[in-house]
Amino acid sequence: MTEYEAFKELLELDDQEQLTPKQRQIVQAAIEIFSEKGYASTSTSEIAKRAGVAEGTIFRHYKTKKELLMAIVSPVITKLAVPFIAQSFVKQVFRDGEHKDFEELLRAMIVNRFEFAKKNVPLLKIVLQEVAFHPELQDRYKHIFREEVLPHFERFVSHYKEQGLIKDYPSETVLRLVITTVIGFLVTRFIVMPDADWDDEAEIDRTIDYILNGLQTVQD
Amino acid sequence: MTEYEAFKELLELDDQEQLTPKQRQIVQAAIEIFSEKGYASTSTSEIAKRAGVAEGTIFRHYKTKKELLMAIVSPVITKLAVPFIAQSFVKQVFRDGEHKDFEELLRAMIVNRFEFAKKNVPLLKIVLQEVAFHPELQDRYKHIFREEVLPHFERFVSHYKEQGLIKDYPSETVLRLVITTVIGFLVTRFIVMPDADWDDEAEIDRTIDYILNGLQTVQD
DNA sequence: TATTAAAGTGAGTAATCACTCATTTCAGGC
DNA sequence: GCCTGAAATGAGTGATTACTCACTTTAATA
Repeated sequence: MTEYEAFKELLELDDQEQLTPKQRQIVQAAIEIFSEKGYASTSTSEIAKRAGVAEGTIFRHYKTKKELLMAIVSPVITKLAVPFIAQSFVKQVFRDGEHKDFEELLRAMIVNRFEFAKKNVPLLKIVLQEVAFHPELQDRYKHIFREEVLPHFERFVSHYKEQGLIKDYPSETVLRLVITTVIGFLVTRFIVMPDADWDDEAEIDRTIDYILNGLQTVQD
Repeated sequence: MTEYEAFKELLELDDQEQLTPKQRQIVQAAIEIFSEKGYASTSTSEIAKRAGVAEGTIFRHYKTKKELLMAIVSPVITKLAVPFIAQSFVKQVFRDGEHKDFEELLRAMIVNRFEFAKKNVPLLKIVLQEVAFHPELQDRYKHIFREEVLPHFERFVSHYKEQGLIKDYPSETVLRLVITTVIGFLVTRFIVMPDADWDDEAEIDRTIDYILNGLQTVQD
């Protein structure tokens, strides 16, 4: 699967809203080069060259270089929070009035995000770099986080707290610990040390165990 | 404390190896702007302007813009791993042939790195951004990690494993879990959400607890 | 006070940048 | 084969880039 195919899948593009072939090549090349050397030090001429396209063609489809970046990066932001937003996911946990246990929820989330990361390494690299410098992106993240992720997560956490499955920490703290552990794992796995020989199944299991034990109420 | 003063402290500059006043202003301005908008999209003319210095002065002290970056970033890399390398720290743990317990070691490390991060936010932002694009920096990290950090950590881990204090995971996994949790905390605290109202003491305590429980062998 | 080397200057340079636009190519309907 | 609008082109534009260099200022010492 090429970068563009992953990107297309991300966009959920059907055959009606397809990009031009040349546009496809532009997005493909831009993703590659942005993730290799960063947005700021990538020139539009280089993108055009790698895409096999005239430089003018880029600006026929995207008014500015930044608009091209945003076209690439925007859909990723939405999809990052999806497992928390998606009705199917929430229902899966609260189905039939019964709750799955914490471990099952955690495993579903980690496996889901693992596959997502695996398919979108270059896109995630770009997002990770560029969020730091574009306040619009930061605002979108904060909005999605506050409006979509936090409220759902609160529900989970307070429920599992009542069940005595997790410690009585503030929900923000629980969320921070879980998310940094998961993101830390994915970043180590796919960005910091992608070439180490990973036993993915075992590492996922250990990461889940670590989080579960870490949050567990201690028996005296 | 200004950025430069933190940087000077980092360099352990004594009065003999001081930079010229203008050079000081250049480094100071560069740290500020690099961390605000990134190395690639910072121009030397802008650095000169903020430093209150002619553009030529920058190139009298640093052959290239990249050399200026490296002069700023290099010492940070070394200092990041210091708690693992420093003889005093190692001795502190293995003093008198007796080992401190895991919690004490962990707390010492976290508090130490917390204070370091607090003092060096802009520098850490620059490093975090630029490691991704400069293989020399990556190589230096990998070298320090493999030669200095890992061997010492192995000693700690195998000792605490024998004591039954931590799970029988591969040392790399234990290291990954501990480090990503700590880095995740610091990044959240100082970079992602620096303006939230943090109860630092409580969060440090909870983070330590989380790691300890997470790695603890489970009692059946 | 004269000498000297280092520090500092800023106008100048070639290269590269994102972006424009007049022109050409392409593809589908008649 | 002709028409038409969209897609694609690439030479051209002014602005900005990192870096140079001939020159001036500074400060310490002889």
